Amino acid sequence: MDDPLPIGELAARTGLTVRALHHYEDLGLLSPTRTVAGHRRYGPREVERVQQIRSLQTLGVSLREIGTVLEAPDFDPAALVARQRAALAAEQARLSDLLGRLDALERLLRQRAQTGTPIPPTDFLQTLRAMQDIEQHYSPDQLAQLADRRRQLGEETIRAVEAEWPRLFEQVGQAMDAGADPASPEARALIDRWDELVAMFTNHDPGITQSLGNVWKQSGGSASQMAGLDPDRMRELFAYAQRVRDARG
Amino acid sequence: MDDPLPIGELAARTGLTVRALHHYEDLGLLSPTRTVAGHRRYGPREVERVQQIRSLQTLGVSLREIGTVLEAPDFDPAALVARQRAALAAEQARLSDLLGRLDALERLLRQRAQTGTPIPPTDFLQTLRAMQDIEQHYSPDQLAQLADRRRQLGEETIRAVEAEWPRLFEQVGQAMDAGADPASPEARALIDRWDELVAMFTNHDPGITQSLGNVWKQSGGSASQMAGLDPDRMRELFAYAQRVRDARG
DNA sequence: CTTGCTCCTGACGCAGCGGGAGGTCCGTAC
DNA sequence: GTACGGACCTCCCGCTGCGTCAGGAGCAAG
Repeated sequence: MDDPLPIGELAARTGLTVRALHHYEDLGLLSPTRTVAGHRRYGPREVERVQQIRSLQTLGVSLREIGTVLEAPDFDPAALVARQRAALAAEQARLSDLLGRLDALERLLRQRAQTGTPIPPTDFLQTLRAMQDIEQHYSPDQLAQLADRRRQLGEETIRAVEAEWPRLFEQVGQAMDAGADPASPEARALIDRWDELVAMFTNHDPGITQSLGNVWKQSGGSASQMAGLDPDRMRELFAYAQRVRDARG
Repeated sequence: MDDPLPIGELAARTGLTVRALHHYEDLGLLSPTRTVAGHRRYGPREVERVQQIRSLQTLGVSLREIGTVLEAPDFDPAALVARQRAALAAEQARLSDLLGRLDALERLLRQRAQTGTPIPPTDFLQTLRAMQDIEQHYSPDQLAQLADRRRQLGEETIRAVEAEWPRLFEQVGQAMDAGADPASPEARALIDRWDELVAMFTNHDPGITQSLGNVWKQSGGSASQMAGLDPDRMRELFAYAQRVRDARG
């Protein structure tokens, strides 16, 4: 029962592959005895080491580090755990960063598809770049805040607002084209709604609202790219909106 | 201004390294023109391609896949995004799995350190293995539920309960040693509290409570390892607790 | 012409194995 | 004795995204 196992047996019992066991040995994690013919035999001690290796792997510890741990029986478990946590947390942060961008992209694609101005594949890369240009205007903190805020608002609200923006731009455009007085109640109502939508997502944070303003100014091209509007038209809309706000005093 | 750039210039402007640009070229993502001496020159087209590569990288897309995307201008953006999401989500799940285990370990280390029965480094690997043995008794679903429940309960409560368990075991042990009648109110109170603590973490889910029972039975050794108690003593405590429950009817 | 900077082309290294090539060994059936 | 199917052996390349030399050539300024 406790006879030393050939490598195939050990592999079958541990769920590892023969190749993996070879690899562990190459790294010095295992050193089974050998038969005269050079075939590996794993005694109970080695079998246990394999289990320990697996255990440490389920914590995401690297094989090299596992090597040092197994060779130093007086290592500090708490320190090991802390190091691992830090490393994995960093990885997770990186991932959620990527996922955040994907979410934003998905929202944009969906919105543009629903509002009848889908992004042609040839423009996709430009749009993507526009998104990153815009992202650069926010600090990581601000981006995190915006993401939080979106979670608070929920899927429903976001979709509703996404659908409302193009309509609002359209209405403001019509008012502007019709020469509506920036001080008129109609114009004011539209821009109030505009600012309300903005405030909803910025959660009334002045820093973020400020950054958003910079985005409009410095990346007008990017913003219009994402909205699917002509950059000049977009600039006009923004200038008009500003006049309305100024008229309000 | 739009003269073709030497590689060092392009690297400086894009924030990439010369080596990275070489690498992209090896993979066929770029093909700058060359001077007579063989030095690379990047025109506006190539510069834009570099930006596109960077953009796609911020979504976590692999360089090979970027290659196929850049060569097929009529690819499906939505499909690309969906694939990326799936891949990253899988990665994230794997990571949070590892982090979950690390959390559990950290809790255990902390608790054992606080209750005056720290885990000696030499026993750490055994304890780790015991944890995984126990983990095997739960389905992934159940583990997720337990993690959720812990989040609901909050740090405070968890620490309090962690501190209570050893005391409770101690009291039950004393009652048992004193030959307290399993039907006595004292014994009943202790075991009621015991079951209450269990229910708090299992959130009264019968499936999980059942699995927990299996853990005690089949992995008594592992459980005692984690609690820092003698396995035989542990088994006695559990048998006594069961007698108390039976006496209650 | 020399100095000093930029550029070139290999080629190894990392992490954790997968997978294959080409050869040896083992147990069993004939 | 031998022939055959597995199991085992030892290299060695491949993947991912570059970092990092090594050794040599081009280029502008003094």
